[in-house]
Amino acid sequence: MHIGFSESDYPDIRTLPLFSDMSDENFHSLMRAAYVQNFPPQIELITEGDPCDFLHVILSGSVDLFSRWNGRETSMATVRPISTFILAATINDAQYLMSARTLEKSRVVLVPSQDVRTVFGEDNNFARAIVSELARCYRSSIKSHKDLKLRTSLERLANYLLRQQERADGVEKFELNFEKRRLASLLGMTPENLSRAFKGLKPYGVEVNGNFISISDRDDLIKFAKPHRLIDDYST
Amino acid sequence: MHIGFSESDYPDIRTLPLFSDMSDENFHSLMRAAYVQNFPPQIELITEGDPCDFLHVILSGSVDLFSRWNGRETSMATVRPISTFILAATINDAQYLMSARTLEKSRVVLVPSQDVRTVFGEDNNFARAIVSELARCYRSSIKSHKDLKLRTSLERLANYLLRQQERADGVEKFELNFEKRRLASLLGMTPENLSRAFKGLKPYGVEVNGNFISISDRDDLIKFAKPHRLIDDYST
DNA sequence: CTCACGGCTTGACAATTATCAAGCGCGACA
DNA sequence: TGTCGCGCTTGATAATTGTCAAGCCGTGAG
Repeated sequence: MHIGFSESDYPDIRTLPLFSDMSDENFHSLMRAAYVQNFPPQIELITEGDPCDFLHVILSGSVDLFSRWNGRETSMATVRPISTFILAATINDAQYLMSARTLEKSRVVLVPSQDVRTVFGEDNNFARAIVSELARCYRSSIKSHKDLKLRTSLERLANYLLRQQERADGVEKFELNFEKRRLASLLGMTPENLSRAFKGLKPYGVEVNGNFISISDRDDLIKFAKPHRLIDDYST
Repeated sequence: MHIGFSESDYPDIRTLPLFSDMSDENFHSLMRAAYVQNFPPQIELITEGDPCDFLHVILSGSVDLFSRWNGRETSMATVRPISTFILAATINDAQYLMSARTLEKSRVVLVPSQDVRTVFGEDNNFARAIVSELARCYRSSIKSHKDLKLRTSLERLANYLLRQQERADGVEKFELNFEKRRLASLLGMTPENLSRAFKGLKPYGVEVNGNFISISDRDDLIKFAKPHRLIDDYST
């Protein structure tokens, strides 16, 4: 599983907004202590409640952030390249609030939290970048919270499909990139309910074929879903 | 409504974690452009979607953060002294994701966002403090999200009551500090449902009398509510 | 090629939650 | 001190969502 660090990863990591503006010296200081691992699918990378030892940066693949309580489990978010996760715990030197597992084969950089905090104190550009990234994560969380509280499950699914279609450059037919049961959990419903929700969107031109979705009339679906930039636009 | 800035507010603000470590010069530079206002209850201080002109710091009273979509409205969080709100929008120079209204008579500091961003770039201690505050806000949002997705409304109410009792120093009888309809919205349910939820907690020793709650057997309620530090402990 | 497995779907039913309408209770106010 | 208004409560009912059980279907192993 462990592949170690390779110089070839440097450019990828260096161009991340989080690391792009910091000094060479500090960057290399961070990277010296960091390492890169390749993980197979379905590996639990971190467990909520554990102390936070590493900042994680995902280079390829995808990671599911999820939580458990009282025997129940729910997906909180999906992390895709290239971004970090568990930044807030690193900064606050606190426990993880969420667990993380790979959804597919994934390449992840692990930077020791202590080093992140040290360099954070010394490199203003790095500090600024961390703040931007944190603010972005926070705002994403708020958006997702609004989605959950203000919308029915059918509306959440409709807006999710519209967002995914956009990620797929707006083509009519695109693929869901993970299991439906995880999608159900992400959207805050049961798999059975998701199955019925897909049927409920049929009148708005949504066709499901295995993991492939096609949206015949995007405008029609939009009229139902009413996407809003303060909920569905994750770029701001 | 406008009272202007008063030197007597300086100590209160200066001792905020956000401002306590920064240089005198930068602090005064921020305060020169800032001003303080007293607001009556039920005033909408900011509206989601507006550009972010001011960082808000609440000195006294309380403020409700809420959101609207498609004719629906929901409470997202309650802000109490002494803390900031809408920090992420200030830092990212972005639009507000939530609206804010006073719940009671409240005293609020308004610091121009541009100044916050400027000083943020110049004062490392201020930058560090902002990061801590942001991380705290982010983690609160995650906790609240977990609360909503992992618990039934009855469980959310039970845990909310336990947290409030703790805020009231653990006394058996304490007062809800805002309207039940707002509490219902905060917990993600209707007022009718909240009313029934209170009855549902009667077997666990919860008595309601107007705005006063008494919990006769805290252990019994805890056994039902199963509070967890990764959801209910807002201090980490 | 066949079988077994796992995930998805479907149906029947139960629990939860929302909606609508009516009534209650309490404080504000004249 | 009566009355008005507002928020809370209650009941009846509907909509939504979850649970359980069974069957379907594609994939991969043998």
